[in-house]
Amino acid sequence: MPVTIRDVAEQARVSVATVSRALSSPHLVNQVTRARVLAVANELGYRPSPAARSLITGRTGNIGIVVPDLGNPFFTGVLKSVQARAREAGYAVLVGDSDEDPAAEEELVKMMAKQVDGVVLCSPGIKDAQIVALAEHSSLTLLNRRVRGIGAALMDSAGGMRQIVAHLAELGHRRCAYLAGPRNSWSNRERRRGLRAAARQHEVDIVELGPFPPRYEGGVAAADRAVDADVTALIAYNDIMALGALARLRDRGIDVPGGLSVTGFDDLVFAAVCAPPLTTVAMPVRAAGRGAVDLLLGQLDGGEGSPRTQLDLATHLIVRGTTAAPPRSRRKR
Amino acid sequence: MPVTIRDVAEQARVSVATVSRALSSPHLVNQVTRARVLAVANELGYRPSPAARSLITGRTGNIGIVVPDLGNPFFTGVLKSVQARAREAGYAVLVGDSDEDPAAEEELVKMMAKQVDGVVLCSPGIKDAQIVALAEHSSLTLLNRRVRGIGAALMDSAGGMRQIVAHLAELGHRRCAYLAGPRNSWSNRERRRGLRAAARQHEVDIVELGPFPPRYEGGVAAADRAVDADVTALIAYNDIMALGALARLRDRGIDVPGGLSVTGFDDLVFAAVCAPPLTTVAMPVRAAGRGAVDLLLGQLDGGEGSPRTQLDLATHLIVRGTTAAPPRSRRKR
DNA sequence: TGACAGAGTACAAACGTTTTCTTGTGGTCT
DNA sequence: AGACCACAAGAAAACGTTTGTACTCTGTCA
Repeated sequence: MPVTIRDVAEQARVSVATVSRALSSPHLVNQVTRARVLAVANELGYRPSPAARSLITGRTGNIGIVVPDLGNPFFTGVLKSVQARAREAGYAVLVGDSDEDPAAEEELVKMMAKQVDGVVLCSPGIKDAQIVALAEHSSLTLLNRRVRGIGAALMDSAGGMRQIVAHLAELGHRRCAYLAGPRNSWSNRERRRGLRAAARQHEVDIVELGPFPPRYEGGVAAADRAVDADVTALIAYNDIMALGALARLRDRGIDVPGGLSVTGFDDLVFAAVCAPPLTTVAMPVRAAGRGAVDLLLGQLDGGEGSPRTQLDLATHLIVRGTTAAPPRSRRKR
Repeated sequence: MPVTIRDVAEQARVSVATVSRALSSPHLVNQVTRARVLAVANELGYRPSPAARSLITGRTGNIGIVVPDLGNPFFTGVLKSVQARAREAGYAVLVGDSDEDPAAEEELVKMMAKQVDGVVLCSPGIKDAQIVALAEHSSLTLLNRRVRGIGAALMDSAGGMRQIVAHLAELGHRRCAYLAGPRNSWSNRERRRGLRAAARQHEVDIVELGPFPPRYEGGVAAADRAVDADVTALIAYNDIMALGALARLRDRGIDVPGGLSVTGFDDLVFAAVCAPPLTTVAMPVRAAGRGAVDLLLGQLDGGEGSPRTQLDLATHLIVRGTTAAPPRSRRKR
């Protein structure tokens, strides 16, 4: 029932080879026959079978993306721009949600492997060695994660943290809590690294709490731990946790930023509309998504030997309403 | 380089047919040979080529989903549950973002057609007739949209609106603005329908504004129009617009809910954390996503003649902090 | 003892493309 | 006039599976 290349060939009174060429190598076929073939193909509503095509070419015309949580707008932001760029380039997108399970991340990549030409991996949890192993068999580009020899689009998380600490220090904070994300997440390690370095420099004490699941509920739980920790500011791993913490603090009647300051990370749309609006670090999500796809595509037709570039993107602090000077009672100590 | 079924066959000293059957029709092959084949396949890391398989079976093991905006947590919520259910069933997921362009929605379905066994369509914009036409060639399941003869998972938007109006009427509101979504969106029409019916019943006047793009900026613009409309409550098409409106009202110094009440629709996570927390209607997104996939899968192996069921899911109002009685000055008139 | 059944396996066709190799045209040089 | 070339187009092989058909056993029944 579905129309094949053979049908087009018969109707246009040419061989299948000619049809194939008319569609994908225009210069190899006479203009007038080509026009005829195109007309017939169009009339019949012919669409080549990607399966048959990829069987012989070895290319699928798809790319994959695996993320830890489709419920997190940060990752769907990435997904959106990846999808957009991919479609521009004529690629379709397969998506996998690992639910923050490293084993699932790996399995998803393997499942996709034969169906895609390459995958954009936003998987903080999986181990470096495993990534290298996966890269042997599929072409990978990492997002927000640096692994030697593998292409990546990176956002300067450590730099963002430096800006946060500098801002808090300037306001007069001397003792802050870090509400940590998953322990083995690259982003978390990176943010922590920036945090520690900056804390040392600005002579700020950091109390590290967690790890917490990097979700709303994680932030709620973290807030409770933080109020017992005798700090004047909460530095959350990401915006979602910060929102959870904010809600919990409000429920407990603790004023933000009067009693406690709170910072997030990612600058989701919703960071601007919560109350008070969240001080956070903006991430170049769009650029990163596009960049990751460009890197991947470049790697694909550049052949094996192409340089696996790493793309570094800047972040910047956005000061809104959740940070202020610590309360007087705390300032002198 | 990649390992094929032939490699496994040689190594296991059987024919390719036996390998194929050992993997997909266990009962057709001797237990001991099967064990041997499996061992070899495993050792060699053999993964069947989906392209070759689908070429002959006509099935891809993929399903597609197309949504109007991956930036909207409502749709990514659907996506998340669709992805989860699909993976349980051994299917991979192709995703398309149409950016609210009906033409793109249609094109995406066509592009996917040959790569998927069916698609879940969350496309409010496209016309009924086009949907019917698409359904001729691909199996479709609709989400949040009713078209005769086509399977669908539906959430009772009209019912949600009735609950909103009843709530507002009880508080004493007599004149409300509806901040409309895209004019030809099914959800918008459905919400409007419920709204009108309930308004008539409760003797509430509705001023309809818009249409606006169903995004944050749309809500911002809508708020400005609404304050000029001499109403006491804003009924937004969805949460995102409500959040935009809320932010704008705050910027203009208008108190919510003291001066104006605002309602949303969808109950995104963020509706609970904005300030004041948003009164809205909860949608059974998870159930709808799973249901849509189940319907689709059922339709696939039920053959052509299977009944195209429609799944109806209830919604319910969640009263939070953005609704209250209208100001005294307005109440008497 | 011979026909027959059933289990287990192998052979080969088919799926819809792309691509290499070949053939058949004219046309342009020497 | 013969050799060569560019251009168009066709024939057929190949990609990696699944599956219908055919074959070979081994054992059972009359």
